[in-house]
Amino acid sequence: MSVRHALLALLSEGPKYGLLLGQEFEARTGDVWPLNTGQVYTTLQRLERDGLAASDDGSEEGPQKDFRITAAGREELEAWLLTPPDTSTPPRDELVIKVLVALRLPGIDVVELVQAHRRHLVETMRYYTRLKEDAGEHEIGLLLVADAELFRLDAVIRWLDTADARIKRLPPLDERGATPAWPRARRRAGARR
Amino acid sequence: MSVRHALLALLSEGPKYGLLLGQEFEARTGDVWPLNTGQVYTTLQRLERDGLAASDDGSEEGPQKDFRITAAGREELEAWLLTPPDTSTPPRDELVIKVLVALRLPGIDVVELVQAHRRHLVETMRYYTRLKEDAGEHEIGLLLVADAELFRLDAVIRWLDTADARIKRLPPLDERGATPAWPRARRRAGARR
DNA sequence: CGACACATGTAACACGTTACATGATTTG
DNA sequence: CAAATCATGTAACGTGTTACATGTGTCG
Repeated sequence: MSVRHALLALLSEGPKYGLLLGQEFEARTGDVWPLNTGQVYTTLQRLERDGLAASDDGSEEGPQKDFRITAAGREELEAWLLTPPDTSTPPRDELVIKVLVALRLPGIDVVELVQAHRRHLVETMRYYTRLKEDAGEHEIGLLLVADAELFRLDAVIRWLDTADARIKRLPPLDERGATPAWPRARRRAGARR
Repeated sequence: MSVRHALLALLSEGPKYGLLLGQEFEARTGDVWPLNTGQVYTTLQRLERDGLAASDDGSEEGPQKDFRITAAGREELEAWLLTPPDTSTPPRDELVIKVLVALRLPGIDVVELVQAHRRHLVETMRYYTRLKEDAGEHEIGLLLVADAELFRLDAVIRWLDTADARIKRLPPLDERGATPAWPRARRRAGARR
């Protein structure tokens, strides 16, 4: 739902057409988050369908088809801004899944796997650090996005380190049970708030 | 692609059927990452279509339809384990987008918005801390997943704090230009490796 | 005119979610 | 037998990606 509302926000500054919206979206993140053009148009269609935006049906004034935000769109935008992102079911993290999987797979050196991934993360952090250094102080969007990515990567590295420590404290795989007995007591307590 | 490979990994321990796969997936994450059953079946169909898994066409032995991993499936699984998650285009972070959007929207108190989101994150961290306390030392999957979520949330909070600092150093919105001149120099340098 | 960039779209696909429909097996 | 549970699926939808098709305007 991020793109949808981001486009709505851009429209709240005034009428704009598809390509321009896509370019502005990317410009504000310093091109760190590319956005393919096709999605802009389908998203605009949905915004119009849902009554959050309206179009000029651009026949006059060239090929451009301007969209503008509606009153309902402004309401939706404000509500979205204040609603915290859903934390009730956190996103499945691919790297975490890899480590969990590797833990139970015979013939896999989990510690080496963890270190390989760690090296890649450190390398990626270097890239964003350089990106920040090259950025001007005024490119606030790029700075914030690069910050966010750096913090995120740093958190993943920290997790890898604590996972590494936990794993080393673990008994070898064959003592943990190659054919495991699964806990039959399901937790599944429903939403937590 | 996480679910796909996670199911493949579960199958690598021996033939299993759909519902069981879903239950095992959830059990290993301490039910923090629920997985709807429908997706298990569609994913299994795709795995079979792609030659990574094969089914018994379960007519005998009850309604269960066991799937097993193929040789190609094992290769795919191992390659996936060693490949670091794609960092070339980091995921668009909804909260970051909200702050970026709020920065340019007149009539929005960005600092208050940041604090509201921050409070929600702190609250969510408490939940996962409690979850870890209640977990046994042997529930390694739950511990690792909760760790990952705690590190992730902590990183988001740190980002909010530095964003807050950056924002307070910023001139007010009207001096930043309500109708902005967009940097025409596109970065778009292509893949970075 | 012809080439190029600008601009709008559509098609096909992957993955994820919710909700519903349908059998088979157990057990009260 | 009837009801509950186990098990397999399908339908519809939202979002995202890649790739392609099409029109329009400008400029050498």
